[in-house]
This record gives sequence, structure tokens and C-alpha cells, in this order.
Amino acid sequence: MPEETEQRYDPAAIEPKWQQRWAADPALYAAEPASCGKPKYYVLEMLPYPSGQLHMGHVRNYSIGDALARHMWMRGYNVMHPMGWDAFGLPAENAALKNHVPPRQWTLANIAGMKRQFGRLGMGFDWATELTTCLPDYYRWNQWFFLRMFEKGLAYRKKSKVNWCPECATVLANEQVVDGCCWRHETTIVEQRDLVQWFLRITAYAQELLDGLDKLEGWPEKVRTMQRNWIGRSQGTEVDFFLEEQGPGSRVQGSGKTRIRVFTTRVDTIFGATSVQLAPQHALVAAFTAADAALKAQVDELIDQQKKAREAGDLGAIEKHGVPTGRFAINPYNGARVPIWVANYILADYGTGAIMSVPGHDERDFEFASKYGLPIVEVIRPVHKIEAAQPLPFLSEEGVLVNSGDYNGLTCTEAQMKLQEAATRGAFGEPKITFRLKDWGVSRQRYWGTPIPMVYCESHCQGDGPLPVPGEQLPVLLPEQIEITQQGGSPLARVPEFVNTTCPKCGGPARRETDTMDTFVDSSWYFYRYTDAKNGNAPFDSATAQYWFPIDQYIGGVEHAILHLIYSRFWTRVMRDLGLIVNDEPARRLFTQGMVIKDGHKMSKSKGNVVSPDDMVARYGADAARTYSLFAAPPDRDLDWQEDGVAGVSRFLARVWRLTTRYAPLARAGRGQQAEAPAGLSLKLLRKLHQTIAKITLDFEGRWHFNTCIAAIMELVNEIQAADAQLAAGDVPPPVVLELLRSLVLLLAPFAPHLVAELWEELGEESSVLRAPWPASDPELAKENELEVPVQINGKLVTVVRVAADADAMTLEAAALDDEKVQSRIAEKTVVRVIVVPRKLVNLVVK
RNA sequence: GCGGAAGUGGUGAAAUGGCAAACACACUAGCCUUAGGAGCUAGCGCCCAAAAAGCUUGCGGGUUCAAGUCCCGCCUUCCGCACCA
Repeated sequence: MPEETEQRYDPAAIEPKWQQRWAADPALYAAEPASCGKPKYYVLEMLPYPSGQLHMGHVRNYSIGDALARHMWMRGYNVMHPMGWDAFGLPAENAALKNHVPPRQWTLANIAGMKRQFGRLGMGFDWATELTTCLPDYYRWNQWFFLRMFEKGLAYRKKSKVNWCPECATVLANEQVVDGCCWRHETTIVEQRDLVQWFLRITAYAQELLDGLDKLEGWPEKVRTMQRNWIGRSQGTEVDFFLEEQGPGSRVQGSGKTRIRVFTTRVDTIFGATSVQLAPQHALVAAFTAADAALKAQVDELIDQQKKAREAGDLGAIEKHGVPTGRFAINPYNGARVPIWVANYILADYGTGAIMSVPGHDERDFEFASKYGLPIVEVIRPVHKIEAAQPLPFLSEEGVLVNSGDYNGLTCTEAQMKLQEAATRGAFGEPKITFRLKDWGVSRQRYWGTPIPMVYCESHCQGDGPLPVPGEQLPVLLPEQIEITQQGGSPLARVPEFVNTTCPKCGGPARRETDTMDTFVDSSWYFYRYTDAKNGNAPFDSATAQYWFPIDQYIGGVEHAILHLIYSRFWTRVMRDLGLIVNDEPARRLFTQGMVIKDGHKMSKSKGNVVSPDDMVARYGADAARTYSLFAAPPDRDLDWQEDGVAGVSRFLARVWRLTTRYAPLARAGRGQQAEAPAGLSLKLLRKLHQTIAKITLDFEGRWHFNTCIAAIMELVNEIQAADAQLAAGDVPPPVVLELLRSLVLLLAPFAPHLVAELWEELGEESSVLRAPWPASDPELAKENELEVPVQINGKLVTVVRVAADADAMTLEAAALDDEKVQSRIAEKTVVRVIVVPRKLVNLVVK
């Protein structure tokens, strides 16, 4: 019944008004101290990199988290919902290079802009604990942690092959190399270089990080699997082959002084080894080639092939080449003499860099042996085909040994154990577990990062290696005035005031470490800092962290499934072993939201399909943009951004606004009035309401299908709309109208906070909607008294019958058999069986 | 090759083993109007002129009274890992 005076829903007026009010009330989104007595709930979305612009992926991520936080506030929890900035990193330097703006200035300006955007979206963050990783009061604790790790031997230096991106002019972690290219420059091939680097000993926690995954039931299976693969545990045996002495008469088992240690997961096949294969970079190969120029040339070629394949990222596709060294190795189990080859598909940095080649029972070895005419020996047969030879290679571990001396007839598993025992006894091998996970290289030859707090004495203590900066000298400040150039190497090395210092031990001249830390360091522990963000004496207070941790719900993109999340799990364990915290894992539950897609592609500048959150807010309002981002798909799936859909949600919100403002006076009149037992239309509306409350409450408890939650609210609103005329005529008593509208607003509160605040006030409420209890569903009111129950004949739908909701099986069966359509279909047939599921269905099996 | 996820109308999607397509978009028709990116009503999977009937959840089998859902085999797409010994 549109009145002539009726106005229109105007988010552009409503939203800024409430944003101002919220900004003026710092307690609104603030966490309370542990003493508040409420159960705690820590909901965290991954902190953004301050690129300058929020994108739709952010809107989605933070809409999910904000909805959850608001819901938990209304459920009476003490909610922590913080926000910060992952503010170190390369883009700031690139911007400096391009626009001649200092990285700090560029970064802080971006933060200010994005913070404004967050405000315009109405996100409920507690800005009092905001942290910015590029500021000294944060990064000093990176340095502090680094020193603790150095003390414990968890931070160390080693020369190593590193990935070098010519575009970034810096070293990349293995994790930052994607298909042989830089993760930021997807077409730039990464080169290999030798540099002395700082490493964090994450491998010391490899087994624990792996075992911990089994207990992380609140994490997506996909993420757990990806981490398992990344850690890459492999259980096997190391065995020493003996290098045959040069010269005649020296083929004596065990006589060798030189041992070639190989790693194998299939020691049971060792009697089938017909060669030993070394990585081209294996130390022994260098010894062989030293005196053999021809061999050296061949090996260099193999090295080159491997390097090229590695750079191209398709090591898996390398064509197998090998060269014989002319040397022989002795199998310690049977004294067999096998040739030693060098092959381009053997990697120096996995296992021992050497393998035994068993062409009978390994596909790669088979391919290699076939190509070079090496013997292929069968040593395993399937149990049930013990008599007959198999086509080789036979790969299964379900078999028994043949041609294996004393071990013949054993199953593979038995043989593995016995062979391991023999190796240990004979001191030529042992059981061994290998991991694919490598130590974390944290050195970066960049400016915009945390300075590594180490110095190198150039006088008396020169021989002592790197020396830690004393704790009281922290932070080692990043110099502000610096020219960013594209030259390689560390920019800090060109700042004498930074580099030149005094030795903490002898007071003589010394040089500072000029590398900075990987930005993944910043994000490995930031969520602890939120609990005590202003602490100047420690990274955080342990008791406070113990109250808040683990994080109850962590939310972010699946692109962080490996790097950020495995480093965070590592850092948490280090902090635990330092006695700072008691939890093993940072987050109890992890949620990975899907990507935002448009026109079939991820939004990106290069595809030209970017939708700006600012535009959406300007056109439809923040509530519509946020609600759409939750309505268009379940949050874990990819979301297809369709602007018509945003417009649709906006119309829905307008409808809510119209209905609520239209009947708010009526509702307010119902305040304090005694409600009669509802009947007729009132009962119908209240029933729908309580069904909706039940559905949404349940979804917030784990399933998180906010799309169907919002759809359920739409159904409720449609039903109220359908009663418009009766409402206008006063057919529904004011207390019922009050309950309907009040609950409707509460249900919508996690999704459309501005509209809800406006309507909440319209309904005469004075405190924040966040302090109002979440509505409870009354099961009596939610109950239907009549149901339509489908009737099937032989599993095919024939009709529906209308019965009382509590009709028992007999009543339901009778009603079904009584139906005309059913009657005509079962005439002249025999009902063999009747399946009755009360409330659900009747199925007649007839012949 | 290994591992994970997905495949349903014109579109986004919904469905504790129990009426497939809720909710929304788009579209069609009607109404209304202070003409707005408005509002209200109705229709809208396929087949058919229409109704009735029939058909329909990537393909092929199976379990079950009953399968989009469970099991087996395949196809396709996306994601992660990969000569890892």
C-alpha cells in the first residue's frame, strides 16, 4: 500500500550516517578482557597487503568474517575481530622506482586509503589493535624472534643455490617459484645462483608439522593434503654401495674405503639393482671428472640439461640422459658389481643425490636401462603368480622376492625389515626418513623488509662469524632516506650509515647484515600481536595470548594453503618451545573462500574484468555489495560476479526497508502489549519466522551456507509482503508485527549492518543491535500442523496427500490409499509392500 | 603419474537417501505511477499448438521400496604436487 509520502531506500544517506556513529564508539567492536566472563571467540581474516585498492576478493573475505563476528557478538561471545596490514614487500619498492615516492610514504598512504574503504564497507574491526608490519614497533619483534632462533640454532647461514629472479633482482624462496617462473612475474624464468643466505630450520619440525595435520579437523582436507605433499615424508633405507678399488684383484665386498650412499624406498628390490646413478652435482662425480676431461664435458652437459629443465619448471619432462663413469660399485648385500652412471634426472638436493637403479621394478629405471642397454633383473613376483614370469617393470609392493639369495620367498614388507636389519648390523646402511620440505630461506636482497639483526666484526672477532645485535639495541631501524635503484644486490649495502657499526663483542669496526627478511616472517605470527598490540616490552603477553588462542576461525584464500599457513604453524611451535604460548597450532578452524570470478576468469587488470568495490558501494551501497557477495554462492565456492545480481539484492534490501518502515509505527505500538495465542495469518507468519530463525542459526554453527540463509530471509520477506494488505488493514496484532520485524532485522544483522542499524532505530531500539541477543527459534511455533506428503507408486511420484503433521504411519498409509489417483492406479494390481516414512513419503510397491 | 574439488534450467544456484530446480537474475505478460536502475501480480527445465502423459542432475553400470545424493568404472574441467628415488 504505497503511501504518497513514502520515501525510498537510500543507502547513500543511511550508510555514512552509521559509519560516523560507529567510528565515534570505539567500544562497539572492541574485545573485552578475559575477566568479562563471556566465552571468547577469535575470528580472523587474513590481513591484506596494502596495494592501494581493495578488490572484490577482499570484500568477500571480510564480508564472511564480519558476518561471523557480528553473529557471535549477538550470541553473547567476547569477540576479537582485528585488522592490520602486511605492509612490507616488493610492490612498495617498485612504486618507488616508478613514481619516486619513498616506500614508507607509498605504503602508509595506501593503508589510509584502504582503511577508508573498509570504513565505507562498514566492517566491524577493532581498530585499536591495528598493526602495520612495516613499522618498527612491529618489526622489532621479528628481529627479537630471529635472535631467539639464532640462539637456539634455528637460524643459521649457509651457502646455497638460490632462485634468482632477474626482474625482482632478488632471491626467491622455493615457494615463490611457480613453474620455474617468478610468482610475481609469471613469465620471468628464475635462474640459479650461489649466495650465502639465512635459513630458518623448519625441517626440525617436519615430522611434528606433518603429525599435527591429522588433528586439524577444522581445516579443509584439501589444505591438509597440500601441506602433507609439501612436507613430503618418504620412508625408506639408506644403503652404502662400495666404490670398487681401481686395479685388478680388488673386487672384495666391504673392502671399499669410499662409500656411495643411496636412498631407496624399495630396499626389497636391491638384488635387482643393475647400476648406481649419481646426480651430476654429486661430490663423487667431481672427483671422477677431475682426472677425466672427456667425462667432465659430458657431465657438464647433464648439469646444463638439468639446470634448463629446472628453470623451465618441467623437471618432470626432462629427457633422460646418462653417461657411464667407467667405475663400478659393489652391492653390499650380494657383492654384485654394477656400473656407476651419472644421470640428468637425479637431483643432488633430494635424498643422498644417488640412487640404485632397479629397472625390473621401477618405471624410470626401466626406461633408462632400456635406452642404454643395462640389464633388467626380476626380483619381485606377485604372490599368486609365483611360478610365472611377469612383464617388467612390476611395480607393486604386493609380492614376494625371487633371485634374492637368502631373502627369496619373503614378502616385500618382510624383506624390507630384514634387509634394514642386515644393513644396520653390517654398518652399511640404516632405515631413513626423508622429507621434501627444505629449510626456509629468509634472506632477501631488498630494502623494504625487516633488517636482519646480525653484524660481522671486521676486527678482533672476525673469525667468530655473524654476531647477534644485543637485544637492548633493537630495533635495528630500517633507514628512511634511501634511493631505490634497480641494481642487483642489497640496497642497504649502499647506505654506509646503516652498514657501518661497531662490533657488539669487541667494539671494533663491524658491518651490519644488509639482507632483509622474507615478508612471510611478518605474517607468521601477527595474529598473536593483536592480543596485546601495544606491548613495548615483549611481542605479546603470554597470559593474554593463552586466553585468546587458538584462533577459533581463520578465514582466507586457498592461495595461502602452503606458504603462509605452514610458516605460521612452524612459528607457533617455535614460540611454544620458547615458552611464550601453550598451543601447538595457531588456528582451530580454517576456512578457505573461493575466488571471485567474472566472465569466466579471475578478476585481473590484464583480463579487464575488474569490478571496483568503490563503484559497487557508490551504485548500490555497501550492504548490497556485501550481501550479494554472500548470496551469489556458498562461501567456499568460486563466485561469479554479476552486476544484475547486486541490483537484485539491492531491491531486496529496499523491500525490507519499505516493509519495516511502513509497519514500524504499528510495531512500536505493540511494545509491552500482551500477545494472544497467535492464530490464522499471525500464526502463519510467526511459523515462517521461527523456521527461518532455526535454519540460519544452524547454518552459522558450521555449514556457513550464507547464500541459503539470505534466500531464507527473502522467503520470509516475501511472505510478509504477501500479507501487506492484511497488515495495512490491522489484521495482525501489534505484538506480532513487532516480533516479526524485530526478528527480521536481527536475522539480517550479520549481512547488512547499516540497513539493520537504521531499521533497529526505526523500531524504537536504543542500544546497538550487536548487543541484542540473537533470536531464539520456538520449536512449537516453527512446527507445521499440516503437511503435504508425496505418494509414490513403485518409486514414481503420483500425487501428494495433505495430512496432519503428526500423522502416524497407519494414518498416512490410509490417506494415501484413499486418494483417487492412487485408487485408479492400483486397481487390478496387488500392493506387495508399503513403505511409509512419517512426514516424508508413502511408497506403494505394486505388481 | 599422485592427491583434492567440481559437473543440475537461458544465468548464479537449491535439495539430513524421500515431491529435482527453493531463492535470485534474465526474459514474457498484465497492472500501477510522483517515469524510478522504481513498485505490485502472474508465467518461466525439456518435449508438445496446448493439456494430459512422458522425459530430465556429464556418461555407463550397481545397491535400494526410493539415488543429484551411496558404491564401481569412465569422460570433462579446475586446483595443488611431481622423474622426490
